[in-house]
Amino acid sequence: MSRWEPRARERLVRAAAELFDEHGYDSTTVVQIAQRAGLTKSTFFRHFPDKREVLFAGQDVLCELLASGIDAAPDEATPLTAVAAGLEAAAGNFTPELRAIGPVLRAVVENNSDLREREALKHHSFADAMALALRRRGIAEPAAGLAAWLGVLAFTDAYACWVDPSCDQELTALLRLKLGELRAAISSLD
Amino acid sequence: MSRWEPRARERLVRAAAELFDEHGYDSTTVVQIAQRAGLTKSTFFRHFPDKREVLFAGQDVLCELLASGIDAAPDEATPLTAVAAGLEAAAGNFTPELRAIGPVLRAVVENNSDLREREALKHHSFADAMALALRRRGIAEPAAGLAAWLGVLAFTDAYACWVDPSCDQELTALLRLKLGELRAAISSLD
DNA sequence: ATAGGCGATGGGACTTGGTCCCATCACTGT
DNA sequence: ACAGTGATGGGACCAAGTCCCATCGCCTAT
Repeated sequence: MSRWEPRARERLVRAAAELFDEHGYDSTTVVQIAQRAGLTKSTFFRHFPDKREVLFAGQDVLCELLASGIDAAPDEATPLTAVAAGLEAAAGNFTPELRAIGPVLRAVVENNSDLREREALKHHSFADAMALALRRRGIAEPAAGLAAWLGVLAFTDAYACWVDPSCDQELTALLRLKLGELRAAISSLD
Repeated sequence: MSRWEPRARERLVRAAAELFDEHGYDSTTVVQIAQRAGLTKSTFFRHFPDKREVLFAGQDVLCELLASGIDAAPDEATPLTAVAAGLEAAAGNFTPELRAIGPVLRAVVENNSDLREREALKHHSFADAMALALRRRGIAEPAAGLAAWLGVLAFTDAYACWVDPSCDQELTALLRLKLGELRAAISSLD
């Protein structure tokens, strides 16, 4: 039995990803996920607060990385420069393995409204974390919130490119590129 | 019996708002909501896709208003001017009655993570609708998406002020004000 | 080595959100 | 009076999520 083998959490994530890919998110049961991981429903909910979260596991770390990256930016950094520092810090969390399963994850999330909803909440969390860090630097609203959402837009754009197999650039380069494009687009708004 | 009385949907919304205010969202059951409205669980789910939606009923109309407002903006309008037109069009959907129960709704939503999640999804919907309408005007990405999120930020800011009893300004005025503040903040970003 | 202490797990009862299907009721036009 | 239509009631059913307790394996102190 695999009951007492280590890395239970990781086994649950892998089992969930496999089953979601095979039968879809809706047609997969938490009990099935736990069974494939050699565990039970009880243990699943001890590791994840709900079924959706198994696909977004570890994204709370991103908030901390974003904030610490902004905190660590030099004092003379402009808001957007600080945001760029936060994004760069967060980029370290994205492994090549994550890049490999990226297309599968995207397909699963895009085909389920519950998962898109959770994704939207995560984006808000990113924005909130960055805005808070920016305010710690003395940047007032609404500039802090605006810069933070610019960061989220750059991040989502860059991530979408990064997981696309036809794009082999590094994530940090993509982040800088997308943030630059957004910065350039600002002047065309009005 | 009230079984065949009209406005079943409205009765369900009122019953839900009352019960959420009295006992909280989590401690209120769909069966209880239906009972207070003189209906049953079956009928509740015939009017709303899920329990959360009873608090966001009619927000899909906002997407259409935002889009049609942007579509109706003059050809020479800049992206932000078009967004302003969309926001102004959407403002017509906010009645004084909605303003009165605003603080209650805010408290209920802020105290429940499921509801904040749904709210985040609604904001994404607003942004998507506005970005799509802006692209119809020939505005390319990422400018369209950026302008759309500026609109969402202005909208949420303005709405928060509007429902605050200590602020008696009109929503359209607040929208113009917040959008102006955001526009001014842009130059301070970098 | 033995006895406990501790954290992780299994397992089952339970509540609730949500789906499905069918019978029933009221209204409408013929 | 009659049939058709749309909204409702009601019950069976499934899966998500909560709660509680027994159990298991490991670790440590004596």
